[in-house]
Order: sequence, then C-alpha cells, then structure tokens
Amino acid sequence: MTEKETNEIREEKKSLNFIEQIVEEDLKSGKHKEIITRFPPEPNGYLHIGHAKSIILNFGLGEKYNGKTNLRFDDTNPVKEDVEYADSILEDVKWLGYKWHGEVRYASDYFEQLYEWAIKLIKDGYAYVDDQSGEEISATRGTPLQPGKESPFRNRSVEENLDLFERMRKGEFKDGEKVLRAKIDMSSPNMHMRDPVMYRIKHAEHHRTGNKWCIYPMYDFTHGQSDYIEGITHSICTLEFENHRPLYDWFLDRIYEEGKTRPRQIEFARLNLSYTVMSKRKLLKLVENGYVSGWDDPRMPTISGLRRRGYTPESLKIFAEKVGVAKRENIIDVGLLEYSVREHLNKTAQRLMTVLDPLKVTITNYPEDKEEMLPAVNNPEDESAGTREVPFSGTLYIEREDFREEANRKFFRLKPGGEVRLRYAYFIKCNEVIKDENGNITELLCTYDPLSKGGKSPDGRKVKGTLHWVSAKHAVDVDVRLYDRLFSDETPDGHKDKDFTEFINPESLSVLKNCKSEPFIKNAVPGDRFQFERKGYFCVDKDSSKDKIIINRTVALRDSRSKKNG
RNA sequence: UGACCCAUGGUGUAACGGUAGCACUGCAGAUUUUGGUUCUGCCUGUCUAGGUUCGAAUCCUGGUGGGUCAGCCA
Repeated sequence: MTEKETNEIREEKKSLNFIEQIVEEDLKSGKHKEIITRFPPEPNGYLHIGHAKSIILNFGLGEKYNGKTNLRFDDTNPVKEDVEYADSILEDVKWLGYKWHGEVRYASDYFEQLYEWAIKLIKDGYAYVDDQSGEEISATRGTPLQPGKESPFRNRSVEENLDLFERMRKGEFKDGEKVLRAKIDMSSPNMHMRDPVMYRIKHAEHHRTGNKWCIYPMYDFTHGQSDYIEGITHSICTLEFENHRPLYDWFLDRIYEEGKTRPRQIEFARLNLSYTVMSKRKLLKLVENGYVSGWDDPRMPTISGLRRRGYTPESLKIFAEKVGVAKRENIIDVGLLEYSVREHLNKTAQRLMTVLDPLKVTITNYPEDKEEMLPAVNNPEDESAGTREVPFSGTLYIEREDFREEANRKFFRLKPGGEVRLRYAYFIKCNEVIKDENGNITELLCTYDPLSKGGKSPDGRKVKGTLHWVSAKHAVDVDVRLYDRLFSDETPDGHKDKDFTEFINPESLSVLKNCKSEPFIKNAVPGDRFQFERKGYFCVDKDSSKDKIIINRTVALRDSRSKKNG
C-alpha cells in the first residue's frame, strides 16, 4: 500500500462519537473483554425515528465492537402496557435488520430477583415502607429549592418493614395505601435521591405475569439491576435520565458483588426533527383524534410510518450516521432525512415512467395501430439491473406541467413549435394545441422524428428537454398519494400559547386518481419501491387491491428548477 | 434562589493544548437521454469576560444563554 493510499484511508476514517470513545477505552484498558448493550423500550407505544437512532446506536455498537445487544422490555407498569405495542416494537427492530442476543428479555422476568434485593435493602436499613398517601409524599418531597421532610414512617424497625412489605406482596393493602421507599436523603439537592419510591401497589393484570404480582417496581429500582443481571456493560439512555444516574449507581452500590460486570449509564441527546412532533403522548393524540390514519400513517415519524412511506432500513442508518451522537440539544432538519432516503434509493430503486397528471398527446405522423417496444434502463446507477421494454404508440400521456403555451427561455420542456425528447423513445414537436369550450387544454397534436428512435439525436441537434411518457393504450391506472410535512411549523410543539395541532398542514396529503404508469407496475406488490423518473421515489401501499394499485410518494426528487424560475 | 448537563457556520457534527475540518442546506458552474445522479468552486462558525500557557474551540474562574429534575410514568 502506498503512502498516499494509507493517508486516504486515514482521512476517510470517521471520527468516533463520545460513546464509541468510551467503549474503545474500556476495551483497550481491559475493563471489559466484550461489550453488551441493550435497547430497553417500554411497550406502551409505537417506536419513532428517535428510537431508531437509539436502536442503531445500541445495536451498531454491538456489531462494530463484536459485542452483543439485548432487547429488553421495561414492562414495570402494567396499566400502560400492551402486547400490541410489544409486537410492533419487535417488528420494527427486526425490520431495521437487527438480531438481538438470545431471547427477548423482560424486566418482568426479574421481578422475583428484584423483590429479593428489595428485602436485602430493607434488612440493610436502606428501605422502608411508607404509609403516607401519594399526596403526602408529594407534598413532603420539597421543591428543587427547598429540602423535603422525612416521613414519620421512615424509622420503622427492619422487622416491621419486612412484615409490611411481605403483606404488600400478598395483597393485603389497596392501591396507594403503602409504598416501599429507599432511605437516602430528603434534603438532597437531587430530587431523585429524596427517598424515591421503589415499589407501588397496583392490583392490575400484567401483560406477561398476569395476576401474580400486585406490587410493581419503579423504573429506577428496575433498570440498573436489570442491566446488572444481563451483564450490560454500557447502558445508554437519553439526557433526561442524567439526574437519575446517582440513583442508578446508589442501588447498584448496594447489591453489587465483586467480580461481576458493573453497568455504566451513559446519556446522549435524543433526536428532534423539524416539522414534526416526537413524544408518544402527542403521536397518540394525532392517532386518537384522527389527524392521521394510524400509527403507521406515512406522515408519522414512527418507524412503521416511515416504512410505509417507503423509507429503507439502510436509509435510516445513513441518517443516524449523519446525525451523530452527542450531548447537545438538537433539532435536525427533516431535509437531512429526505436526503438520506434519496441517497439510498437513487442507488437501488427500479426506474419507471409514471405520469401523475396526464395530458393526451397524439403523434399525427405515427402509423395508426402501430406499436413498438423500446428498451429502457432500469437503473442508471446499477448496470446489473438491466433493461426493460416499454410500449410506445401514437397516443401517449405526458405530464400536464411539462407543456406550456407561453414559456420563457428557461422553460425547456414542451411548447408550441418546440421540440423535446420522449425518454428512450423519439423527439416530438408540438404543432397544435386543442382546447375545450372552457379553454382548458385537452390534447396536443405532435409529430415525431422516426430517425430519433431511442431518443438519440439523428443529426446531432440539441434537444434540451427530456420528458417521461406513457402509451395511452398500455397505461395502467394507479392512485398516487402525495405526502407533505404534517406540520407547517418547524417546531410545532415549541409554542407556549398554541397547541401543536394548530400547526397541522391541511395539505399534508393529496390523492391523485388515475395516474398513468407503464405496464411494469402491474407486477408490483405492497412495499415495492420505485423511482418514477423526474418525479420522485414511490412505494406501493398495503391498501392496494387487485384492481387498483395505490402508491405513496416517499420523497420528491431534488428539484433545482423550482428554486430558480424555469 | 438548588443540583446536574450543554454551548463550534443556517442545521448537525469533528478537531483530545499546535493551521477550525466534514456533512446537509444555500449560491455559482461543468457533465447529463431524469431540471435526478456525479463533479468543481464559493458563502457562513468557536456565547462572553478574565486567567493559565510560547500557543486555548480545547484547561481554570466568573458571567450569559439553553436543557433536565418536585409521577406511586419510563
């Protein structure tokens, strides 16, 4: 290898994000021989693009450093969780292309162990049963500026605590009657250290443990220990858990046994995207109030929505890579997400010609009844994709916007007396414009140049415009759903006095009926992706039936024409 | 008036005490049978005030600005 080549490799080497740096240091120092990360969703909603970032981060780390990544449901609150959500989460992770290590894990599988640790803490004088009501606990917790007050039950004997806690488990008390709290410091400047609740009573059926338990551990008493049980080395979460870290460590300090892997919590900034909302609550509102058709509506920033919209797993990985990982609050331009799909789809998508807004064109000098098949390239970025045959005839459709009666110099599509190329077909010249009684253009009469077959210039004359087209006789009617951003404001939930729903874009969906596509589309099945030449990337929707193909626009092609004024 | 965290072009993200780089966006141009792709060039940045140092985006201190925390949610 030459010096130049090694330099190039060095230059191409991506710099590490701060978590990768920590991982590499831990591996290098021998702190860990192998890393184990985890993705720990609560099954209480659908995953969104922000979760995708986290999934890609965690599983990506596992892959990159030859470690493992677990998938664990943080299912400690039975009243909010549901198998429907759990199933969708599994589907999304699989779709992204990741395989979790071993079986799916559940925090609920650790309830017995957690209970034993709770007993240990009681015995060691680190936990107590509190009889105060929720309101009382809340009122005595203090504020960030003022210390809290100790519970009158804080100094119960170990024996009494043990007895009470056991009876909590047995179901002797009603919801809210008692809780188990950690005995830490009611005057701590960190609110999470003011005797946090470890267990609460909920006589509710759990989606996995059924009615076995009526006490459920809180997140803080569950997460770190679950990490510990699984041998997680790097427990990566978002910034809002930063203040929980002292508590995460406090519990671990009390149960940790020498020689075992001790997990480290690391926080990074969650993803925010412009022109959308990301919180589960708000997404739920969009679904419940019918602003969208469901969690997988192609306008939703959910993984299932993006999938239906036509995004590829690869495109989301490209996106995650470009977005990076850091601790700074951020709002990513949705344009970067769009750029990422285009980048992937440009290299992989089958090209097709589809006319979205048809205008009839009759080739007056083309022999009546004649048809011919013309070869077209399937993907100019991928020679191995080969070619296909596209039928041509004397009656065609072109895009209505590709013709203008009055056109300036910068408009180099079809105009009266002007000549354009029909892609892979012929040069045509417009001779006559036919209109209805209202003055609407209904048809164009053109002539073609037989010598320009294949779109080649027979005499070297320049024809700047190239249009897509479809033979009328062979056209397949399809419905196309055009999507635009769901909100008209960059940060719809960033206004104090206005609800985010006020910024919903009324034109986020428009449906085009009877678009004309070439016959190739007939074999398409839901999920198939195409580039409709000159228009954008599209994806066959699951709503398609045998007699009607329905297509979603993933994203339009970049368009430098609309930015200038051609 | 507390604790913790953060601060680099319009947006993201590097630089680990030694020339502020990359990507996206924007602008200009080349190529082009997609006004796509590709290629070239350009614009724009270290929150502020001190300090340490031969040298500071980087280390220290004070400000300023932003985020998180008062669920028996995660």
